[in-house]
Amino acid sequence: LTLTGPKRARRVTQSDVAAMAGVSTAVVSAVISPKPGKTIRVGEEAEKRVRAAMEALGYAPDVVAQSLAGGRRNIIGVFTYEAVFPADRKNFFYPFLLGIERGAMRSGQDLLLFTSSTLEKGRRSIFPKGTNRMGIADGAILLGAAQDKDDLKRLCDIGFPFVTIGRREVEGGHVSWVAPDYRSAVGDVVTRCRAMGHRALMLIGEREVREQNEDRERGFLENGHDDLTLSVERIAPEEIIPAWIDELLKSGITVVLAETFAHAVALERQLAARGLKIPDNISVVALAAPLFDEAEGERWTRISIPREEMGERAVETLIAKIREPGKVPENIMQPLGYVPGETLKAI
Amino acid sequence: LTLTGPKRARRVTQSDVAAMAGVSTAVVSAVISPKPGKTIRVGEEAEKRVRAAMEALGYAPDVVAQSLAGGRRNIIGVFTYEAVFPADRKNFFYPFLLGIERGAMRSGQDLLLFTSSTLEKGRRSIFPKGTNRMGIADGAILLGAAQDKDDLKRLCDIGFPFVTIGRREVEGGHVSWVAPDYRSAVGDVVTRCRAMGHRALMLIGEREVREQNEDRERGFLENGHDDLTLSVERIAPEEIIPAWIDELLKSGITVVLAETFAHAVALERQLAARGLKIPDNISVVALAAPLFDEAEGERWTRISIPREEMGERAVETLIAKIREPGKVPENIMQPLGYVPGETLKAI
DNA sequence: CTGAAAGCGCTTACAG
DNA sequence: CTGAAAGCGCTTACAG
Repeated sequence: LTLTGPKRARRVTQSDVAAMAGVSTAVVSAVISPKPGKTIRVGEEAEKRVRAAMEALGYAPDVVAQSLAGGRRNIIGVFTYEAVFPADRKNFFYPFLLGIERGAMRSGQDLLLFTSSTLEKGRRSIFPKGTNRMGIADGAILLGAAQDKDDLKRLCDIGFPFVTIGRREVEGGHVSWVAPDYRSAVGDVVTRCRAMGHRALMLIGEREVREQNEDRERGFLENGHDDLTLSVERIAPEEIIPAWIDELLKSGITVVLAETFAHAVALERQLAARGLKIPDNISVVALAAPLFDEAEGERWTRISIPREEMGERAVETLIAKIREPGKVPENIMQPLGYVPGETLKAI
Repeated sequence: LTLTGPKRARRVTQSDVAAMAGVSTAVVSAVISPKPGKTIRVGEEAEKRVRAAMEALGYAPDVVAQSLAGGRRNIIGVFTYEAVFPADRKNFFYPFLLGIERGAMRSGQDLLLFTSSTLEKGRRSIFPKGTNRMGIADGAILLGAAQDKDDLKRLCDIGFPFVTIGRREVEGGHVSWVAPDYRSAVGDVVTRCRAMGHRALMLIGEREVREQNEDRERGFLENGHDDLTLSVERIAPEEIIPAWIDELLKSGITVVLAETFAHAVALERQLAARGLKIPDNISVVALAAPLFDEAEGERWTRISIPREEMGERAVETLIAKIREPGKVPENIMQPLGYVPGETLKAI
């Protein structure tokens, strides 16, 4: 299909308008996209004629051409390693998208979802077959748990504006992000536990230590008091076996902070297997939101993440970045909430 | 922001590759987008050199430039009068989007959501401020209950390929659609009612008669037998008042086919007000899916719509249309399902 | 089988 | 305040 195919009427172009208004195309351009430091200024009379001509001709600027010539597209790319429209509606990532849509609406941006890139090796990649589909957008928001440091680095290198949801650090590049402030939130949890009489706390979490895990761990450790015993154990949920529970019970630990719901749930199951209950025998706080089923989280004492709000702020941050490319990367630490739940008990 | 801004590294371009491979840009172009009836053919050797150069330089075609020059963008626009990411997850339109995403993935298309156009007068328009944002996509899928015949006509006129979900007819233009086959489905309902002993049936529905209402009415009326009394009443749900119920009860009608859930629910409420129950006193069949809450529909005898599948087929149809613009518009009548429920009783 | 050139519809220095 | 011209990175007839 070509734009100039047989069925396609020739589109009304800038020069048609210019001709009708008796000005040059540069003037029309100036009228449709007025900019502050514009080199070209248009007289009132001329502008009026141009607007009349546009109206009469039904002129609509060609976004593609504007793009190529270096104009703004007003398109924000959304790249996600997750399904954009998750079939299970309780998906963890969905609220971010909701916020992104709202942010886009507010700021008059269209959203380009990179749905095409799934084909390659069953996993989404930003540079499928070496092509960078992102180029068509002014910038992009990256979403999802996957870490593709190489892709991020490459995006940094070509100077493409992007914002990740969740903290991401790339060697030799600055990336902007809007991230849950796990550090403060976990620190807050430690303080609360202490206030409730707990003195021996343990953080359990994934073996792979990414930025978010670092943040939690940091918030955990830096809030140690003299009277507190803090320990960290990196362990997969499947590794929470009876022998491990034995150790835990012997250790005198009274509250476990679980980095993921999978850990919390595994722990609960193993405790139940020997007739122990949360929080009667041991307290548990979840340091995350459930990945798939919101309802699953209900009864747990936990940290909550304002995901919609974060989506919106990601859009705002990205737009700021697009407008002023030279600026220092804006990083936003999103304050989190604390939900009391029923799994943390004073002792 | 300009593509050539200070922070932005100059992008690797087709002529860089061409220079390195010792060929012209036309050859590179032919290599990256091979087409059947291509005027230009490339030798094996040359192709090898080109590919090597692309690899070495990290070349990625600029989609925007390809676009302008008349190439394919592989971007499908999605225009919806509804929220793209509905906050209430049980939204009627959501499953269509799910299907569209899947279709896009399967066929390697990106999805452009026209989220920007909401700003104008609080309602989305395809041509906000006269601008046609759609131009950046190869074609578009239109979704949502709103009828903007002017917009549709205009899209037809400029020869922009699009497919609507739901039948839409435009005077002086052909539009492609993927639509629920209400006609057959309602005919089927009539047959079932008759088989269950009903002889006097009434269709109630919205006052505004759109394509979908026509389809239902047609399916209803054309399935009349000699022994059947069929009547149609166009009435707003709020107009279902006690006096109307009186008439209904006197009429001898034993089953009501409701075009919308709002009608079915209003009817039920008014019947309940005088101690009557569905289906004990009168049977009701819903000829639609609930708009907001899937669960609400559960107990009703009703028609079901395979929405995900329709979304996927809309993508396929659109792609076919983009590939062969000259072809007759493809219209797909989607077969619907029948859900027995509890509100239709044999007599 | 391949190259030189025009053109897609804009924007933006550069001159008046 | 405005015009003429170059250029964005491609694709596609048109010539060899």
